[in-house]
Amino acid sequence: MPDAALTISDLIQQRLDDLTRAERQLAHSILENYPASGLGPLTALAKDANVSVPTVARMVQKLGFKGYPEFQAELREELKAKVKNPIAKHDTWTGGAPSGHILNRFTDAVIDNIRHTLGQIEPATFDDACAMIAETDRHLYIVGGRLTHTLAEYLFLHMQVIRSQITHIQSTSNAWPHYLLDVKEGDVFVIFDVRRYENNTLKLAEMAHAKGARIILFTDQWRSPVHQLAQISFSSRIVVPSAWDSVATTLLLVETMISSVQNLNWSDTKSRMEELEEMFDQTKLFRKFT
Amino acid sequence: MPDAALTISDLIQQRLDDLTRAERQLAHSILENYPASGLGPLTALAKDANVSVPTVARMVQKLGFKGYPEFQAELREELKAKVKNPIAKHDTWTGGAPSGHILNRFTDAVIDNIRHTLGQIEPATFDDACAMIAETDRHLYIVGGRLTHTLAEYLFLHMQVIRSQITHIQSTSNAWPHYLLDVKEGDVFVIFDVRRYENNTLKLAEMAHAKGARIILFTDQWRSPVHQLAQISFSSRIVVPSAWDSVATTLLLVETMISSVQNLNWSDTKSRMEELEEMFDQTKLFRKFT
DNA sequence: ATAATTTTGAAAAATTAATATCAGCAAGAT
DNA sequence: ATCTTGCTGATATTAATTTTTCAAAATTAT
Repeated sequence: MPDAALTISDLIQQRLDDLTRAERQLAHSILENYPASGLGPLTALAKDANVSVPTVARMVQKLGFKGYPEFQAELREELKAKVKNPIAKHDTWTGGAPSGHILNRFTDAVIDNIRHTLGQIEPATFDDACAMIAETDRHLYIVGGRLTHTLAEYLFLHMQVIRSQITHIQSTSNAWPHYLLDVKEGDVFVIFDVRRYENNTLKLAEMAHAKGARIILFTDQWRSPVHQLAQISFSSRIVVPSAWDSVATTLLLVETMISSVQNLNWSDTKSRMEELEEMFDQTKLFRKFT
Repeated sequence: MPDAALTISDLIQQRLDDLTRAERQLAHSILENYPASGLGPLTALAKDANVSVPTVARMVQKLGFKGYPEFQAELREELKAKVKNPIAKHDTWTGGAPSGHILNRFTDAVIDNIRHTLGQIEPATFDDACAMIAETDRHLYIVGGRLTHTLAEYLFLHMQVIRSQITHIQSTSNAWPHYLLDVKEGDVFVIFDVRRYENNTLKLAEMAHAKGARIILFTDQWRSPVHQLAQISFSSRIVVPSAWDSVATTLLLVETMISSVQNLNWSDTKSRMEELEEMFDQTKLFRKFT
């Protein structure tokens, strides 16, 4: 039986490198709902993790237990100790750290931001925005600023797979006026503008608006002046214990939107994805396994 | 199988009067350290409570279960649900939407990812990584891939304010080998590599490692092969209801790290920020109000 | 006080689960 | 390209756990 001071969860993570592919797959499955899944029968665990029964038996022995029953006994001991111990109330995010550690404080703040932000979003409005972005017969412009161009780029990269006719404009570059030449009435702009609102971005929005484009704005709780021109605005809370703001909540919205738009355009997206996969295969840019 | 809304603990207490002497004795033993004792073999439980084996079998049937295994399965389900729900009783994040709306499902998944990820991070390791990044006498290289270069860029933009001697390398560009010429022993690499691990990134990491550089890796739960070369790795859970993965959790770590490094280098950072402010003022890039 | 009824536990039977064996397969080495 | 090594899972074997049976003990009713 392995060291008592270490939890099985720790032990598994620590020895993750010594494990084989199937064993690692199993390990992740155990950690997925820890410790419940490890307390069931070996057979069920194997099925759950999509590995064979012997793989489970081998792994627990590799971890230092005499057999699966001993492994389970240890898990139960751990559980017993945890319930007895009032500190295990799981009010902190990362187990070992004091609640005052920056990891816990920052995460608290972000979760709080998410709660506030989501609470103020009308699902119908969100769906409308997704539908607008999914209109493949209009050109889609994605605009970011000094920091937010990273979000814009992230959205752009995914939209590239989902649809054609997209342009990523960096408002910080001075080349952007050229892009506006071709804007048609009804085209869609997704604009990111958060605190330290940028003059360039506002100008760009004004010109786009004047040309009859529709604007979807991602901003913060104090709202960029662009919001007066925008058809739809999403305001994320961005306050965290830091000298800077957090765009984590905004990213959450962007990712959700990607997922939603992808579903709206699924037939298109699917074939585009397959084509992309094939090109990746040919260029050998990515590794297929491990 | 009995009512799902009731925990087994509740069920036992509620039906305590219908039980016989030996059964009551057993019931109290189960509640004594709940739920751990109920998750072991029937034989052990019987011995623990000083009752006979058939007594246990009879009682669980009396409580409405088909047999002891079903009783245990229910206990495990209960445990799973309990662990899963450490924070939010929030059944929905955005009020108006049904819990099946993508906004709610996606947010649930991200929160769950955060919980899993943070639960596996050693605060000391995190602090070590921050300290490494804060070493201003070493050169800092930040490396991102096809999608993750957006995160790399985000980190880079903030680090620019905090310290000098930073380079953002895009592993997708073929110019990266040039950057490696100047790498010195002890230099620090922050590398982002998530699913669809990139061959270029691995090559780059190998060369950096060979030159004696130290590597901090941000990857996903399955871990990029780069992790074998890395001094410190952070694995984020990235699964969401989407055809793509989520980097929201990784961004959370990056932002936390920025905040932490900023504090370590505060005197430096402060003067650099002031200088930056002044330059912004002169260029009129940003609006001071509204 | 005695019979009827219920409860209890020992032991056997049935079921289920865990381990060991082995052959096929895949990844890396020569 | 071929070999070697080590991983993986199907199957068989062994071990364990659970359920059933039945007789003894305790409890309750008459």
